[in-house]
Amino acid sequence: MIPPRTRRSPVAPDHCNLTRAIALIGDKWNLMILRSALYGVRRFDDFQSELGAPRTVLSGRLKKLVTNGLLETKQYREEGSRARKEYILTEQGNDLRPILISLTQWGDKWLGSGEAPISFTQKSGGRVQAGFVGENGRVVAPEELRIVLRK
Amino acid sequence: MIPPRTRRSPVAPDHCNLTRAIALIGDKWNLMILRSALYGVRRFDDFQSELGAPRTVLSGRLKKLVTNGLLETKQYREEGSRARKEYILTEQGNDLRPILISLTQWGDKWLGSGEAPISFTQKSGGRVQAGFVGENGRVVAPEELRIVLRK
DNA sequence: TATATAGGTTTTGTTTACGAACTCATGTGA
DNA sequence: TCACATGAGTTCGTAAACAAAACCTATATA
Repeated sequence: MIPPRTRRSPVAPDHCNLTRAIALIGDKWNLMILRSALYGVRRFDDFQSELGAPRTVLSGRLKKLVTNGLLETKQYREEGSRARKEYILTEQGNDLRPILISLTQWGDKWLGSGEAPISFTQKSGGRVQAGFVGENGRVVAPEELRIVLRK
Repeated sequence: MIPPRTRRSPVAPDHCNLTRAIALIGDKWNLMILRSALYGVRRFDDFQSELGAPRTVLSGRLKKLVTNGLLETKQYREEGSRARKEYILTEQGNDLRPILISLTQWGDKWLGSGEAPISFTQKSGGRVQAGFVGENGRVVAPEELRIVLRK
């Protein structure tokens, strides 16, 4: 289960899409912004007051997330208010949802104290967990997993 | 699919285990160290030469990962060498594997150029993807997912 | 006209990160 | 025995990132 010792990863960090993903979002504020966004927070001041991030940092992170295609800005107008900007998840950003849910469940398991404040079920009510799924739509146990390197 | 606008997340960041997880590992170097560790890298200099992290930073991050239970140090001795330390994943650390694999697949989909250098299959050879699994061991589509808050 | 609000940017210290060099204990070859 | 190599760090001076507060601008409301 825990891998044998190697001197090097089988894929050099430079050629690894995991590395690219980490470079993009592997940062406390980016992850916290995405967490809020996945719950529906969209506006600068709402992010700011929920996260307590310095406005400079928030401004910079939002810009980066927009230029990298995780968020997009839209104008919107509430009754009797002027037009405002909001930051909405793109499909690419929304596609991170399962990953943050998995990380939530990992936190519940290893870092939580008491019952988890939030959990995930399907319509029928049964508990849902992050996992691996094969082509037949059935769960694949971690020890069934094989790594294939491109030649 | 993309959630409606809210002013606040349903769970305040302070009470959220996702927040705790992000505080622990939501950092470029921590994630890169875990990436290498999941591939079997264990030694200080191997991490250092693979990642190019400043030795001070690497030293600090490894310490933090050990004190938080993601890695543990062990003495080991190669033939004709003196005893050395190595950093090995704990069960808690190894439990992050599915999350980093999911993130790899996300990177392959959205950031990759050309064929992915690494992919995941089961023994039988079929492609394996990260997803949600219900209690019956069957895949749950994202739109089937329900969020349940603890009262 | 004055005030409030949303959505930022500027300014100013304070951490933290970085790269290079240094340390220290052990092991190897000449 | 002496010089050199190696792994695993620590120390140091500089550069970048961060945090807190103040400031700015456009629009709406009193």
